[in-house]
Amino acid sequence: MNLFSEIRALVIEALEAMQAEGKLPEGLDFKNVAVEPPRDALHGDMATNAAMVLAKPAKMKPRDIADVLAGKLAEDARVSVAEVAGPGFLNLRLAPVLWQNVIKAALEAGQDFGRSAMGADKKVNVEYVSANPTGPLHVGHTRGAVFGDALASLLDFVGYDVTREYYINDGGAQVDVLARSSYLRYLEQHGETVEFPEGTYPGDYLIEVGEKLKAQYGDKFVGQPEEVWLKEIREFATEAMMDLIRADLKALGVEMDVFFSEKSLYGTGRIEGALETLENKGLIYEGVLEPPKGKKPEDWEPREQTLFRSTDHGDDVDRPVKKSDGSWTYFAPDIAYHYDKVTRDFDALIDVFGADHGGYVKRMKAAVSALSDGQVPLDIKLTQLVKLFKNGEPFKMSKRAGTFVTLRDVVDQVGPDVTRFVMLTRKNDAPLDFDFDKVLEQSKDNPVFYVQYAHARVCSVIRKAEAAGISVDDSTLLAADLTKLDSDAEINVAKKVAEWPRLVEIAGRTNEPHRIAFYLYELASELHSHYKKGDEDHSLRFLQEGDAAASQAKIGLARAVAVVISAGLGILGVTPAQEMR
RNA sequence: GCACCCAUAGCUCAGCUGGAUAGAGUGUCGCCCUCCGAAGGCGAAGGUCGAAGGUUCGAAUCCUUCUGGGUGCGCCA
Repeated sequence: MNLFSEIRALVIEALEAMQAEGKLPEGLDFKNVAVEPPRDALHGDMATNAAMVLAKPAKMKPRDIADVLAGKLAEDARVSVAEVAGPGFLNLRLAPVLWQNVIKAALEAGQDFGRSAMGADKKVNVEYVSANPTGPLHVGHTRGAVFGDALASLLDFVGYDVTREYYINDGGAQVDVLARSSYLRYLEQHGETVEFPEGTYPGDYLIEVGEKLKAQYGDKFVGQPEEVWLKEIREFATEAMMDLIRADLKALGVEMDVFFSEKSLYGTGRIEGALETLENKGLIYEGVLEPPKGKKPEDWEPREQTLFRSTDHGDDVDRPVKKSDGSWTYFAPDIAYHYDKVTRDFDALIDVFGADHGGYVKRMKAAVSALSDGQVPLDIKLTQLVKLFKNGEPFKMSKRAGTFVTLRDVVDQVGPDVTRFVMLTRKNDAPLDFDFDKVLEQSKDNPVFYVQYAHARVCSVIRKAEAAGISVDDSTLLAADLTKLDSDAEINVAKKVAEWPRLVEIAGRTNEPHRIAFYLYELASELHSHYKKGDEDHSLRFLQEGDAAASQAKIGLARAVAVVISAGLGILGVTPAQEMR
């Protein structure tokens, strides 16, 4: 139930009635007519731009339209006041019963309040993390993981059939490096002193892999040339790394539906098939690329390569799919992978990349556009850097100094809930400061705490009510006489609750889960503010001594806030706190 | 050189398919605990929304140019 859509429907109805009465020309497009919360609450509860949007096509003055429309709307019982303001805005004040009904709807729907049918019957694929299986996840991956996961939950909440997917880059040279590094650890387990040359991974996390290799293979590979052990150890190590990554993700509360292996594309004709699809569209050719202007690579020489004509689909230059030695570039399996997603009948694709992969956005979009004949939209969300701080001091990451911060370090120190919420307190494409001390601070400038505290406060009130012998289970609250919520203060809280379904749709439409976090902060603020008003005006307190009926109505309001906070935190993957101890 | 992202209060950031007098937090200054959790609340001060043009009834938002920052740019994924 979205009150804003409901009132918008009412406005459209009134406009149509005006047309029927000849007060407005036929054939107007109402799609730009919006009903929104006004910037300033003094203007009313909702405002519509209908008169201004329609003035030009209707060849009428905005105020003339607005005056008639205001009269029509005022006839409806739901509208208590409709007045024209400014150049032609129409401000509406709604009957209190509408806000009371919002509370009722929230209590009735519980966690499902605000769910939308926006994405009904549509399948969307969200690909995120997709880190190389060569080591544990670090902080950068953490942000991508949290963002992608919250986005997936958000899309689920607005009705999409969501698939959470991880693309395992297990087909390139980096897994060979992993295998060689693991082999060194294996030799180490056999008592050899090993050195890690440039281009291998010296990380401690491979020691365990070395141990397991020894347990599995004994001394079978000792002293053997690479061709004997590379393939087996590569598979073994890759699997071990994926186990590690899966465990890391789980610690953060992220669970994927699909792990898609790049390797599975090789030797099966799937890459060839995807490229053939492009070739059939005339988008593959042999050619020579121009060198990038301005920065000239030292070793540049013109080379003929197999190219994808991505410029036909919005890219700046055509992209190579084959290296000069005839083997695939990394882009080729990426094309095949996205082709696979297209053929799995998704209505929309979303890729979450780190900002350092921003250069691949255009070519990936071009590929999907070409492969789906423009039918499947691909949205690519980039997550910016996370800057770490400790006690307000920048915290430099260095592998050599051993201060390399992994996802596990973060989760172990501050917990998954705090990690997730903080990572979502910035827009995905804005850099994020993450201060290990600040995020654990229990104060107002820590949004995690502030929102959790609001939820805990409601829980506390409910506990108090129970202790006082007042029945406050959800069905009792639902049956309470909510018309008792008639003060301005209470209606204001209800108004904020009423924004939730609309906010969810906006966030879902823009693929921006951070909006949920910001809204929850505002809602928490309303709750805290209202709570405080009870100090002065006891009639606003949730718990009304000696009056169970009044208490139940007021606690109903509090409970509605808690339900929305809980649902919102649920989307972000954060557990609501029952108490702050 | 080109492409993408960013530029909003002293600081960190929101800002809805373009809407009214641009909002939070923090910092500064002031106020509020015999009473549902003060881990909180209320108020004051603080802005030519990087600059200049353009589109529009209306621009922080869309377009162009410029300035300043970040990222990336053919046999690395």
